[in-house]
Amino acid sequence: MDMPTSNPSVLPRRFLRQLLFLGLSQAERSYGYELAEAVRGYGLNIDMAGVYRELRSMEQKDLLSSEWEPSDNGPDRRVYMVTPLGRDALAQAVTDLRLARDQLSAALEDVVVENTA
Amino acid sequence: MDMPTSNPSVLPRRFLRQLLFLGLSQAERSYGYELAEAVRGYGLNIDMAGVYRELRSMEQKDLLSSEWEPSDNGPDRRVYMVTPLGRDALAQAVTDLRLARDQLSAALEDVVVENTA
DNA sequence: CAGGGCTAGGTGTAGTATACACACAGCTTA
DNA sequence: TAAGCTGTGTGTATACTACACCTAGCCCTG
Repeated sequence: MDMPTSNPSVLPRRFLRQLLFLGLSQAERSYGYELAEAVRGYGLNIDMAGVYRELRSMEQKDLLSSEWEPSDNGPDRRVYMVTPLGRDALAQAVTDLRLARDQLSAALEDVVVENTA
Repeated sequence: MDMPTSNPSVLPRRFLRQLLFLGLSQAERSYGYELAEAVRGYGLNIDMAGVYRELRSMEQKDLLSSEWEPSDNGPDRRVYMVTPLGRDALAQAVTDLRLARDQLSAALEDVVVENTA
């Protein structure tokens, strides 16, 4: 019995970085495993490998910084924080996501309603 | 004051197929060059090569059918129509895009409003 | 105390997707 | 006759993605 994660992942993987920013904007401090769950909550079905790699990529670009932190119920975590440079990128991510949503809305507006079934 | 007609393509390329379906749902009959402009109007900055290949891929999957048609002001066009099978896929595309929009909206709802500037 | 399951972070890589360059050709206008 | 727009394609280097796999700590149960 394999876990289908119950999500067909309608949100393209390309949104991963922006959604990670969203997750970090709410948590202030967070780490891969937790952020993955947040991102999945947003509707993006992503594997852990992708999350870890993206976070590292963001850190390399100086958008995030990280440090190790002990956990009560498992191995240590690498917790991430948004850097000053990252704050600009975060704001841009929010702007981008809003624009994407608005453009989807606009595109869908003039669709013939065929069948709402 | 520069015209942002050449938009930065906030919509991921992954939406191409769905947006092509949207374009075809409005036009009934259309062709690559015209559909590319429609899709760009939706906010996806795509190159022609991608559009042509995607249309061919959709035709191979029997979602679209095509035929050649003469043009008044240029070379012949390959016009595409949605097949019966394609109509299901089109409905699904609309559903997917709506869900994507809704999930983006939900994700953006609980974002701290930082700066709306 | 051995094993399974959950938490947590990570690498390796085959296959696919994407961007970009290029080719071909008809029509219109200068 | 040349440029520029319309129109349809191919070729390919690289980037991205999914998936398999690995290490390791903690907790619980048999």
